[in-house]
Amino acid sequence: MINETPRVRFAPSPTGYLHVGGLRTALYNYLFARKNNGTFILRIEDTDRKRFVEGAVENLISSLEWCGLTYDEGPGKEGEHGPYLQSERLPIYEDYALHLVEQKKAYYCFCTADRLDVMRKEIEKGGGQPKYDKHCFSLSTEEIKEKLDSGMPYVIRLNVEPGKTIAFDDMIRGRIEFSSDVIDDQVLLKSDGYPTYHLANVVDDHLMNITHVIRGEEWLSSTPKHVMLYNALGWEIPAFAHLPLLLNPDRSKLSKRQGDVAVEDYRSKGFLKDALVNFVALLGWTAGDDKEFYNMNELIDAFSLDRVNKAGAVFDLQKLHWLNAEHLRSKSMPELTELLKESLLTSAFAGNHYSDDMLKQIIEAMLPRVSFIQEIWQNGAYLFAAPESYDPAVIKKRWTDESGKYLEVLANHFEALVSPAKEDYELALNKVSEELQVQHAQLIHPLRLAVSGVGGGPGVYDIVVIIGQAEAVKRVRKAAQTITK
RNA sequence: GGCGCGUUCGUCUAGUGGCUUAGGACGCUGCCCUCUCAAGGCAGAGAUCACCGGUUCGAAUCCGGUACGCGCUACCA
Repeated sequence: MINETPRVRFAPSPTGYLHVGGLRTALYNYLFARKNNGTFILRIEDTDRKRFVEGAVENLISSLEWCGLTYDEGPGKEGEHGPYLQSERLPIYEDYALHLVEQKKAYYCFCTADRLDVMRKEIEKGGGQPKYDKHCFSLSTEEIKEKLDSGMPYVIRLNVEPGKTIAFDDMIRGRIEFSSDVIDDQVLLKSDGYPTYHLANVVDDHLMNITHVIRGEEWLSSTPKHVMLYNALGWEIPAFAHLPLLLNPDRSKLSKRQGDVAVEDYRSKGFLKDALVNFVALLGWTAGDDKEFYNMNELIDAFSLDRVNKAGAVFDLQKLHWLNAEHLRSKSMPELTELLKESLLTSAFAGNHYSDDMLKQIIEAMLPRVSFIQEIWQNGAYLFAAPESYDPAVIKKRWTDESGKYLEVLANHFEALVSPAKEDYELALNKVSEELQVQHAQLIHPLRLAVSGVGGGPGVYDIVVIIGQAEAVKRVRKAAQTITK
């Protein structure tokens, strides 16, 4: 197994969306596969008919693809190990369940839900383990045949021998041991003919030649059951790696209640896939150096399973925001222009057209001031249209009652310029400052407010250049008149 | 309750017996830069390494126990 090229899988159940915890699991599988020239498989564990969600598989796949996690085998990419939807593999599981029954390693159980309920309550009252009492294990061949013939509903249970120690090595946590005494006679095949997770998972991992099972920590307690199944079927046990959980700020398991958990939520909020992937990669893993900014190729290069942490990690939005800004700023101008055009569609300026050259100027002015591309349309709205209003009182109060007069002079000077460049506006303002014997600040801050309506933002001359001479003059003059009134 | 896993600044983490006055990052504060706001640079606050005991000349690092948190304990995954 050592020299085998790894085959790993992400095996979600289709709940309707890709959970960020699932994304992290998928990512680690993907990185491990790519790093080791292995194969990354997507398998859909849709064995719970009660939880069927329309369109869930498509949604899952599109979220995965959006993040750049392309799988080598899976739905729509049938390899030699398909199908990759467990609901399409039902006869396989039944065969193995029956095989185990023949070998006396599993048995038919006809107990009703009611009897199981009563039994568990009794055991719990006595302070014992709420396990199945093997009631049906002792049924004779005749009794079983009779019940089967009469069409009585049944399940198939694993026959767990008591008094054994089940041990396995986890790549992240080391050796782990369980006593078989605490393991229930797990149902393998449900009465509706579907397998449970445990059976389907083990059968498929074996049939699909999975070498490394990389999954969430919530499966750690079930692993001895899986080990027993591998043993019962006479199969080699894959390597296990149980990943730490993703947590809410209060350290409970990450849940919908306390924020967004779906990848599509983050996508629709305008997060870059690069940032989301980078962020989630760092939740439970580190290369050991101080590097925190990664693109996918760098992650593949740096990733290793033995540097995955044991403890759960809180999903911290602040760091995600920071990473988003970092990734945004690392993009090339053509990429940024493309992103800006895309976000135009959902902005207040949808339908308008702007030249690439203008967008370039705007990006250069706004990029260090935003964490999301769409914030350019929001925070920089005055670059595209005159501010709805600005408060002349603010100018008067912060500067002087004379501001109106100054702005009027400034407007005249700006208007007199012939195809001015950025420096020409600056020179013009300097000239006005001399003429009127006022400090720059007395002009430049009112100018900023007149032209943008807000106190912060890009350099004021940059703003003027972007909106253009005519528009700038118009806004300054309007402000001047409003103040003077 | 039982079983399992975990526990280093608010958060993500470095650290595998002496290099550690426990390092980095996000966030926070201040300074510099500056027409503003950011970005950037610099500085600072912030962790008695959950607790108790043991091993050792020496422990965040090894061992034992306790506490707390989380997971599992379904014909859900």
